[in-house]
Amino acid sequence: MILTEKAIESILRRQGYKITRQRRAVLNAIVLDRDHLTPAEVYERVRQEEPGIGLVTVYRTLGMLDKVGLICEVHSGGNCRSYLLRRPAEHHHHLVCTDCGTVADFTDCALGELESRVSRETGFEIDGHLLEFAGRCRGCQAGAASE
Amino acid sequence: MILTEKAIESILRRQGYKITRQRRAVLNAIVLDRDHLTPAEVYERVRQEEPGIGLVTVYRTLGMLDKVGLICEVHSGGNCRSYLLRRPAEHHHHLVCTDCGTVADFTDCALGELESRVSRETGFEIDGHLLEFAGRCRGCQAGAASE
DNA sequence: TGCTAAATGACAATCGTTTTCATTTAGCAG
DNA sequence: CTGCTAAATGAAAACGATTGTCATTTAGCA
Repeated sequence: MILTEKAIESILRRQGYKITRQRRAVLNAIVLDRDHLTPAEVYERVRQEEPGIGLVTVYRTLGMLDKVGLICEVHSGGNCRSYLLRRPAEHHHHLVCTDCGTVADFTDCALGELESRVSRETGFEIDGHLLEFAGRCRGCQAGAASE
Repeated sequence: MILTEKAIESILRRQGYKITRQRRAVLNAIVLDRDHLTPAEVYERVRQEEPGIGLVTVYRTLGMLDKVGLICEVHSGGNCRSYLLRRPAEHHHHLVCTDCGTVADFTDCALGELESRVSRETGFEIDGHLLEFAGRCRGCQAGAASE
């Protein structure tokens, strides 16, 4: 289920957040983009629609959207973080291309059994997990083959 | 299989790296510690043994050890990265306590089947994965219960 | 014991992110 | 529609983590 901007705005309103031009622009950038975007990339795109916006506002908005659960962070290794519209309502996972950074999603991770086993073995009370596959997308495989 | 410092040093030597007092100290800190350590934490500990060492050297040494594959990064979310001695020879995964930051390991992740399925569905050529469970360790569960 | 390439340390630069604070504005009441 | 108020914004600076530069030191070999 993909949320429309309208739906997202009503969610925010219900949580007591105000809808500003800047927030609309950030949302718009993330909704339109299929990839994950770093805060700097979001800033770049948003500036075309909303030239006066500050990078600070982008950070604040991303943080807010993450807190509300409408977008989520992707850890692409190293130190940079990116954000992605949270498409499936529940949790999902990522497949990051190590060449071009493309991110694909998948939902069904079938980790329940593993989770309970690990929990039993370690005594941890597990309440979440982060699973990311790394590899090369179709496009980059083709590109590498033709070199 | 836990590597001794001797074994590690010979691995480095074989790869053409020189063994310096500073590198020994960094290695020592990581081998002695069961937890994951941020670069700053490594620096703190190493300074006791090797007061003159620069933070820069710590970064460089950690980067080098990571490249060689003797230690590995843990992404504890947010923006900080930590390093951990790579204990099992092959890959392994982490269980990070969201309260105190304790990290436990587990090796058997049984992701092979999932990996091939996801690869088939997305066309990605998968060559690695990052799996981290988040939760609360036994100690922190007890601490929270007694409050 | 000397030589040389590699490693180090001090410093500055850089990058990403957060804080501060005065100004603006969304959303509501009247 | 107009005014009010708390929330949101933007600019600048602070901040922390990481990386680059370069002169000096040192491990490991001849």
